[in-house]
Amino acid sequence: MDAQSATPLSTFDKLDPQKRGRVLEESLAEFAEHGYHQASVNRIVGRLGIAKGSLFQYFGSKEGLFRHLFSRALEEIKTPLKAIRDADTGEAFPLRLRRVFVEGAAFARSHPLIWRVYRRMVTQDGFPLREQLLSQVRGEALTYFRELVEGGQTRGEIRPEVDPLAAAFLIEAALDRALTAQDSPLLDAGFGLSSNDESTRRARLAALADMLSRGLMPPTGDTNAPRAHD
Amino acid sequence: MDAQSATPLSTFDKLDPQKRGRVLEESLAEFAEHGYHQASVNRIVGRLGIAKGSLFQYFGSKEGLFRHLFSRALEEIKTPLKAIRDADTGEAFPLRLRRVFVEGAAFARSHPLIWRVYRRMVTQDGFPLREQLLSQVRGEALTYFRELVEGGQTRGEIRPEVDPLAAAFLIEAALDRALTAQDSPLLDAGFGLSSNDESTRRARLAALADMLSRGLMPPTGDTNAPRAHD
DNA sequence: CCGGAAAATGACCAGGTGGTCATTGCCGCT
DNA sequence: AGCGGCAATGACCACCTGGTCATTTTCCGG
Repeated sequence: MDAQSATPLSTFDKLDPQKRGRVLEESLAEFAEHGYHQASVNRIVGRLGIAKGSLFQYFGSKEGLFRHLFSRALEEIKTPLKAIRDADTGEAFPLRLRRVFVEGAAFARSHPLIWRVYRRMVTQDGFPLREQLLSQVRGEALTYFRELVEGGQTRGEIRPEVDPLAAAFLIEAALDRALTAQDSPLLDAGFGLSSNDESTRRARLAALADMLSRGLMPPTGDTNAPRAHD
Repeated sequence: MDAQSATPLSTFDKLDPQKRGRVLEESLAEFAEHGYHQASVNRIVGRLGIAKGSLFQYFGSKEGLFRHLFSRALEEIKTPLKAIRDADTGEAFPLRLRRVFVEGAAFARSHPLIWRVYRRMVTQDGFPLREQLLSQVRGEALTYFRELVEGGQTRGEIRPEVDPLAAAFLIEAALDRALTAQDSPLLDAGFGLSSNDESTRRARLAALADMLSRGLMPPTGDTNAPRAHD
């Protein structure tokens, strides 16, 4: 899982924990704000009030710094994400989907820097570890959703003709967009996910989850997909 | 609509049309490949085999070049997009949604450079005209979907309790992700949207559209949203 | 064939980048 | 008190960026 990132870091580890925390925080903030290429080591050391040489002594290179932040963030994220995943396994599918949306959104809100870096890594290139991120973290999310759907199918809560892979793809796309809209009014475009009122946000998230569960059309007995006339 | 971009461009307009086309094409390719900040004027003139000064004489600045490309692309896009929007207005909602997905994907495929720049502008910052892009182009898409849903509701093809704004948001998110996955196997993650086989892609797109229409759950007579037990 | 204007050119500029390293300063050990 | 080693420092480096402009080349009308 944690693969590499195995730089020694002897010097950095001996630092005063408070300073160490500040270094990590400010660096992460820089990457969150500017992406990878556009992030500036000069700016980081400027904010921190330390010499540039020090940062390079700690992490070897800009990429080394980023890799360190990445593995740190991965550790920090694991536990709460597993908690979301494993909670209330017995719940019916539509409620569980709602809960995942709401709690996913809360998670993104509680880790704003990590979330922003994640989004940047997914959508921009040039990030180190991007492939690993996509195949592991995002891949795990997709697998989780797929299994959720498959479980729902064995319990009769999801139509058997639904392709679990396709469903997982759709759910992930919706959740991803929802969380992104959360901290970008421009992307939210008035829908309400970037509102400051928590109950508004919850309502919108629930609405999205419910539309995925129930669909847009009125219920019909027809079990087949809509048929084209060509 | 076309707002500014009103640079004179007298010199550039007098150029041999073939050369003019090459300049626009290669520049657009650079922005598509590297985004705005990471795009390099030096690289562009290198590819083109012209002097740097020339490019600055044509467009004044890097931003001027981009603005010119942007308004060009906007013009190029208008007609085909309107064609997709206005085709077959009488069709039933689920079929129409399918069609929009399939034709939207075909459109993105037929304008790969413009599509990639669009995606970059939406997800990255630092692009000039980003706000305009989001509020106009993407806003228009959202409006279109909202009206589609509202029309479906008056015809009884969509449940009346569905919020058209939320539905538009969800549809746009799904379509956007589908088109993005189309040219990125990593984002596709094995779903099949980046397949080279057109019928496979069509099938996946239709599957997504159908899930939106019919939902994941089996049909029930219940008209209310799923109820939580807390 | 010439003259003048417009267009093409690329050396050059200031400013920023990630990265280096000789020097300095500090801190603990004997 | 003095030493030894490690950590902090910031001037410095090569490279790249967008942008400029004096100079040369091209082209066209008389």
